[in-house]
Amino acid sequence: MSNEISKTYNPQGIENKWYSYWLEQNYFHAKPDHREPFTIVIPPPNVTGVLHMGHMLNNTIQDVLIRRARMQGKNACWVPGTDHASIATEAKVVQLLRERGIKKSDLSREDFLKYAWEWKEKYGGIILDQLKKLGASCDWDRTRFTMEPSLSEAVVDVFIDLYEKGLIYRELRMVNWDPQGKTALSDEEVIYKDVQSKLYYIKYKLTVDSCELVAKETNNTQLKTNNYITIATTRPETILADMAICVNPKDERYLHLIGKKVLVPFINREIEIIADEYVSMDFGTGCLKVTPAHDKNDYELGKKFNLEVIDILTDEGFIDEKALDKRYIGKDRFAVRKQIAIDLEEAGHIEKIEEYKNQVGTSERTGAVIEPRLTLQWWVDMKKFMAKNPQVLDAVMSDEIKFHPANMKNTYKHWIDNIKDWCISRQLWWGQQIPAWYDEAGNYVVAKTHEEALVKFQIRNPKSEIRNLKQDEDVLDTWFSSWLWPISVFDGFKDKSNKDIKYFYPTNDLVTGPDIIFFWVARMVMAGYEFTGQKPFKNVYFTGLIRDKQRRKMSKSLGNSPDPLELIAQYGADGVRMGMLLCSPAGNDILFDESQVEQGRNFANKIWNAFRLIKGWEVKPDSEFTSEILNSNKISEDWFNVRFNEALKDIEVKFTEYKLSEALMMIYKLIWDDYCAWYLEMIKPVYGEPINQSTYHQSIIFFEKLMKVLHPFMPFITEDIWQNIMERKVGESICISNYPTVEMNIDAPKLERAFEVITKIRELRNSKGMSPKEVFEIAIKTQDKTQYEPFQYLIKKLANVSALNFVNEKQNGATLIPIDTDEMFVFLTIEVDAEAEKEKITKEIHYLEGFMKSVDTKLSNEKFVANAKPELVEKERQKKADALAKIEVLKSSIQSL
RNA sequence: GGAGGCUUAGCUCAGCUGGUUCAGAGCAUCUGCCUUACAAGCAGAGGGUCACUGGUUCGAACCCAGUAGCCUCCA
Repeated sequence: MSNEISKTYNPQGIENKWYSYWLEQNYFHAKPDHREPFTIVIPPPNVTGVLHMGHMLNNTIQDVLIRRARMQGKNACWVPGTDHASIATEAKVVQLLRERGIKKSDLSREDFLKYAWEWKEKYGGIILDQLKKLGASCDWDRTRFTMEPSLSEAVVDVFIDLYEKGLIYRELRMVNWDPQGKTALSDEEVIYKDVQSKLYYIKYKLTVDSCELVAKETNNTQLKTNNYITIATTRPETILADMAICVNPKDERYLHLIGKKVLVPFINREIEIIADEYVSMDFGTGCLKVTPAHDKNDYELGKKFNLEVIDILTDEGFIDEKALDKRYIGKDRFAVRKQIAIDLEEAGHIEKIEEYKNQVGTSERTGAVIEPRLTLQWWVDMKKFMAKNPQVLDAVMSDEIKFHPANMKNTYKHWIDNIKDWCISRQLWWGQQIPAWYDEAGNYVVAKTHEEALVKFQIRNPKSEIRNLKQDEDVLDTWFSSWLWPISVFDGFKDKSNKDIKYFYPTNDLVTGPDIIFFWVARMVMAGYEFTGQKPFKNVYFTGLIRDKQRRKMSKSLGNSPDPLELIAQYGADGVRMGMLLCSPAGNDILFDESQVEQGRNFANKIWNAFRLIKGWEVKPDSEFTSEILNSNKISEDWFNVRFNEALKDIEVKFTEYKLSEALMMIYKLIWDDYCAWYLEMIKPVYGEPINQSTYHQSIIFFEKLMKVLHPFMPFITEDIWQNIMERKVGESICISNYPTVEMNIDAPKLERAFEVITKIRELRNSKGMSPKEVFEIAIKTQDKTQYEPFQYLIKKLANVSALNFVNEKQNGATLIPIDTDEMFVFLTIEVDAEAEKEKITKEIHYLEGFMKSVDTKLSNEKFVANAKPELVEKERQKKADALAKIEVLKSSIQSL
């Protein structure tokens, strides 16, 4: 038999075979029934995406949780799907069209969307197919897309609903503008980056009138000419939009200038010097140029002082005609920044230029530098929203929704406490178009369709004769659809009380990266309470970010991210899954290293070979075996049985704590160390000999249980072995088998001493450079034979000794090895280095004496005896007695050398 | 600038409400083995002033304060 099975585990064929089988048997499809539901909704990957290591980790964890729940008899439902990712996808499609010589601006909205949908149909499913390679047990019949008609409808309905509740408004405000994507972004989509830039000190001349005034007021005729004020800025191109200069009213340096006027260089616009506490006196020169159109704070200042707003940038970030200076109009903002600095220098306006480190906002999606821009956008009033739904914060703080790791609660709270309104309109085409309808004057109503809009319009303006309204050109933020995901995948908006939503919602676990805690997690909680009155999920597992060995983030541009599919091809999906999980405690960053995947592969190979061993045995009835063998095997079985249940109990605890990597490590050690290294060696027949039926049977049962416990982590190899270890019928699978439960009904044989004897003998062989094949006799001097006698056969087998006798006297010519307070004599056939032996034992005596001393100081400390718990004091006394006895043994053994 | 977190073996991390010499695991390293399941293996071994400084306590990796370094989030 064993000859037919390959010596190493080859995953490829096996993985494809079983994944197809699972799909054929429809194991992953869930529909409501009498069982307890267990639901996970996938964080929908972008349709533009290909599988990267982050997805791998994320989805492996979800698969572990869902497979385990399924085996525990729950009705497990893992809903897959993709996100339309408006800005990312639109950017991708625009780029692809450009490569084909087509400009977006030449296309109508309809034509562009046609291209986009074509693209989505062609590539949007790739990432889901890749997940299948990983073994993901998603209910593929339930695959959803955030922009499919019914989900889009939910988005539109929600918009209308919130608008009617007064939670959505439209307002002209300063927003984060992405000049590359040509759209507004929410605050969360802006990433601040440190950059090395320059701080330009620019001189603004006072007007002639102001000069005279200053000269007069200060009685200093020198100030009549060449009087100027210097400001510092990192964005000199924006001076063309300057509307004032502002100083701090307490700043004595500039008191005499307040209310005077200066000229903007080149365009000679007269602007006033105003005073406001906002200006910091220490930064730059203490004078701030006020550019209301291009800075958030300046805008606020402008509003306060009633300044005009002149926007000198186009939506693409070029200088607009309003800048007035022909040299710059139509040019890119960064080119102009360089050029204007040179021009200012030439014109004598530059006082100095300093190197300066500052932070610049960039677009999360396009990477473009964000420009603050005054535009009309749609907003969700978050303060109002939170006032209406206080559970959004309370549920998380009270662990009604549990975060793993819990310290993410702080981050969450901080964000909620400082929540800002959510800008939800995007100047894009790919997404759900905003259901607002305008007449030519710009009056609007919010309605689902043109017809409904007309009706609403008519009601509001009974005299109106308008027959045509124009729909808002903009679409909604992607997250405005993904925040509904846990509800909308079960059609919870279309039909609030349908079977699915009632059964599968709230979901159980959400597994996601910490980077989208605000974008997505927080907003799903909001949507959950607002639209269903319930939490969307019970647990949130935050994975870490995947980094490479040098702690760099994995990214395409660095090229440090391995191709997951190649990894799977090389090491097998099980190996990759295990490699990722071993090094990923919740919330910790994961330093990915291929050697971990190798470890996973090696483990699969180990299991495979254990399987080969067992399948290779010839089985005979128990009646043909000696009682010595039968007894010994029975002891081994009992020992492993207890060991398995202890471990299973610990593993359960790790699962409830969501410490998956620790649970996996326990299973790893249980299989490798306890089952393979100890148990199988204990029962393994001599080469060529058969094994007795009952032990064989029990070993198979253990193996099967181990495979079940491991299955959520390594689905493929466990299925393959499960299928082959016993007769199975078509339609059976480990996927839907019963997960083992803890049974603690037998006493474990006390094998500790026996194991110690075995290990000590192996160690002795090692230290003497003896071959494991070298056989010798041993004798044991003990007060309590029962610790060894029942296990004689096992000891002889595993330690490879020919005889084990019990003695009452010291044995001359034998090497003495202390086993706790007992003495073991080994009759070596080679010369023993007595001095080395002596040294070793002396060392151990020293150690024990040190130990005794520490216990003694404790015990002689009156305060310890008085304050510590009595059982603790008792323990210390016991420790002292044990140590004393051991020292006695060691001392006598030294004398005998 | 604000908030949170981290620092334990060469690497990645456990260590729950202080109490077994409590300093642990995996990997890596070293030594010896091609012992007919597995060299992707077997049997062993070594390795750490728990970042630093002080404090609380009978007792501190664990609690408190400060210092240094690193990380994340927010502005």
